[in-house]
Amino acid sequence: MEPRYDIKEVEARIAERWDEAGYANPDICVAQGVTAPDAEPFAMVLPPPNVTGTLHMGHAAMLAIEDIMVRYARMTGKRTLWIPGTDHAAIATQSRVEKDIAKSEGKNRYDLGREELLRRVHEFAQSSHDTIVRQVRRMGASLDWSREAYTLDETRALAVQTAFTRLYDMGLIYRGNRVVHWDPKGQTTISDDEIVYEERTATLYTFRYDKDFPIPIATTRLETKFGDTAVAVHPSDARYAQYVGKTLEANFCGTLIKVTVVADESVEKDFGTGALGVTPAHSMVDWEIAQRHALPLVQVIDEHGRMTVPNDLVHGKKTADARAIVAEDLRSRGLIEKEEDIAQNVATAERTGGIIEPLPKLQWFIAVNKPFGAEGKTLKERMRAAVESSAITIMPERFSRVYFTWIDNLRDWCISRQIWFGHRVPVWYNADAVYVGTHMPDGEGWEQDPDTLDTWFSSGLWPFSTLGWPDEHAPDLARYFPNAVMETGYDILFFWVARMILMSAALMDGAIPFRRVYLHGLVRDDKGRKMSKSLGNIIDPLTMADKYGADATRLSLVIGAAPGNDIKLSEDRVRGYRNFSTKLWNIARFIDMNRPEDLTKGSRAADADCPEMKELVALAQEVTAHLDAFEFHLAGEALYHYVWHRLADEIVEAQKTALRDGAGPEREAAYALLESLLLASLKMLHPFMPFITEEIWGIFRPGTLLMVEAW
RNA sequence: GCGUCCUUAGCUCAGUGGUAGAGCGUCACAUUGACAUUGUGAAGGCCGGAGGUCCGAUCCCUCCAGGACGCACCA
Repeated sequence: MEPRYDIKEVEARIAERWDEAGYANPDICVAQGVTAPDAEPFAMVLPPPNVTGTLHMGHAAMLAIEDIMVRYARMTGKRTLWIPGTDHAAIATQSRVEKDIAKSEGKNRYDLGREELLRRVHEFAQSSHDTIVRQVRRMGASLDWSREAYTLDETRALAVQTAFTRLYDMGLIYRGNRVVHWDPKGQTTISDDEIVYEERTATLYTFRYDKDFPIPIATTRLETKFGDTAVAVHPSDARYAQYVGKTLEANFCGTLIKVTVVADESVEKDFGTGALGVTPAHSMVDWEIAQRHALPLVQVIDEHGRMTVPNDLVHGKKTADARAIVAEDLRSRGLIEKEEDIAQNVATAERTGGIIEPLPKLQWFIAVNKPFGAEGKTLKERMRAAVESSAITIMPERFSRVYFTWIDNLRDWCISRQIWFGHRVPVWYNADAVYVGTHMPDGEGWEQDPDTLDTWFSSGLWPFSTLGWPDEHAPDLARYFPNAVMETGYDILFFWVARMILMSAALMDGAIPFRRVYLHGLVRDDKGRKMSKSLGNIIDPLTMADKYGADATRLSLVIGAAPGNDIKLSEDRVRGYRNFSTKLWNIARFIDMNRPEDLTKGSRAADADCPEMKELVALAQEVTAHLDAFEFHLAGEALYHYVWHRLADEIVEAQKTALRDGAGPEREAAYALLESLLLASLKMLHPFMPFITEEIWGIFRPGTLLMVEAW
């Protein structure tokens, strides 16, 4: 054996051997007799990385944890399938490319046009995809690349169109004119979950519409008050009881408005004046109040955040400017009673940072409160039941509560987007006719809906679209659905995990998409901060892999990281596990170089009754129990401790004399013991550090592959 | 407002109903050894605070303090 472990050379060579053997593909395992044809299946999909950039430590952690599960499953004889793929990540990718183009060419998407922009985005996505795939392979992930999928490829496009059509036919997808979250910067709608709240200081104005209006109201958005159609008060509020039910007219800065006073439980008596000016067109909450009281809707702001109200003071002005103008006008006429600074959470778009403007728009939605199917249950009820009944178990268990809270607050999901990159809404219009289907209908004059679908719509289908759905006879679908495990970061529990459960409930006959959800934490820097370019604290997994090995990088992300807890990572930590690789290499080298010349490899077994072998069996039981319980950090730590501090420090030391100076049989016994302990350790370490264990295994057992040895 | 998590060695974190562990760091000694080092040993912790349950609590319960996060509200 080489005196030094050449990380890069070995990891590259071993990866090639795995590729050639093809054991990541379960069909090959069965064909080669490695896996029994009727073995219990273990299927998992890789959460598809976005084609927006490169692999980061979060991906590396995900790959490490999942590869441990997969390699362990494969070694325990299961028919193991782990499907790779990438996500087109609609808004994220398009806005990324748009930003680049704006910077380098000073053009926006309308300057380029739909076709040219899409060409550029696809080009970017392709190169990004290639990089990411290369990086995923570098980490040693034993994925079945023959089944690779992309959320925007042909098979998945058919799945998306079929899903949309079926949901529409079931009455679960509808087109409706509702107030939606509009991102003026990205010029698109976004869903509730794509909003990030930022705390800012705002001025709360207490004012009257005009001097004769009897009720003062409080607002931070004076400019929207042109669109007020009601004033809401709490039903038990005696101050305003006399006005409830009346419709009052007011002259607001020169515009005549009609407001009905309504009583609504949602109003807080103690906030402001206890009276809320209701602007149905420009506030989600107000729109809901308006629905309850059948109030009219008056839009006064457009998609670009400009005032459309026919009022000379503000018409055509941006909302912020209009606010100042209205404030000044009211102030000059003595209509403002109070101005105070308050802390306010402003809704912004996650991807573009634009401040959300609620607007009434005609959009496509998924109805979560509508009963459907034979049982007459709603999607919300089914999503809740899937976890409540323990058909799906979430680990760590505490995230179940987070999930339920989200379900309880869930509203209809707006799935249409006004961006160009993504799956086109499979709906065609022809005069008054509307056609929903997977292909354009025959006949002249049909125009497809220009909108695209929320990226999570296609991601939601992932557990079955990767298995060949909508082809109901796809062999993979029958064998591997539902998946055994869904492993992902807790930060996309709502975005993704919940949407997969939703899609499965609706489209797969109420089935669950996977039996278990395992959520890992976020990788942060050693001070607990998020890794980001601007902070300059990014630790790149590829750099770490080249410097210390993919094995060491993987260990650093697994050991000492409890499920669901964030991982604080430092280069020192990776270096520490590189030292462990070196240690393991040297244990093997020492044993190898002391093999008795006349002893053929593996020709003599260790005495199974000796204390060292019994200890090893106990360790194997402990490690197996931890792996079965998804306690990878504990299994890894136990192995680390055993190999370094028992095997190397004590057992090898104790056998040194016998190995070097002992008589023939004594030497053989010493060697046999050490080799047995080493090989067993390699086996158990393999899911954690596949490269070095495979390499050493090949030296002691040439011609065989550790990755398919029996556990 | 509702909820969750965290608080354990100098630092970063595991862990357990029976007076605590890892990595990195510190100190002493040894070693050029299978080990771009490693080994042996040491220092260092009233396991955030206060109550409670228990024979026994760092672990379970309640409260408090500090930190992080999620959700809702945000007129």
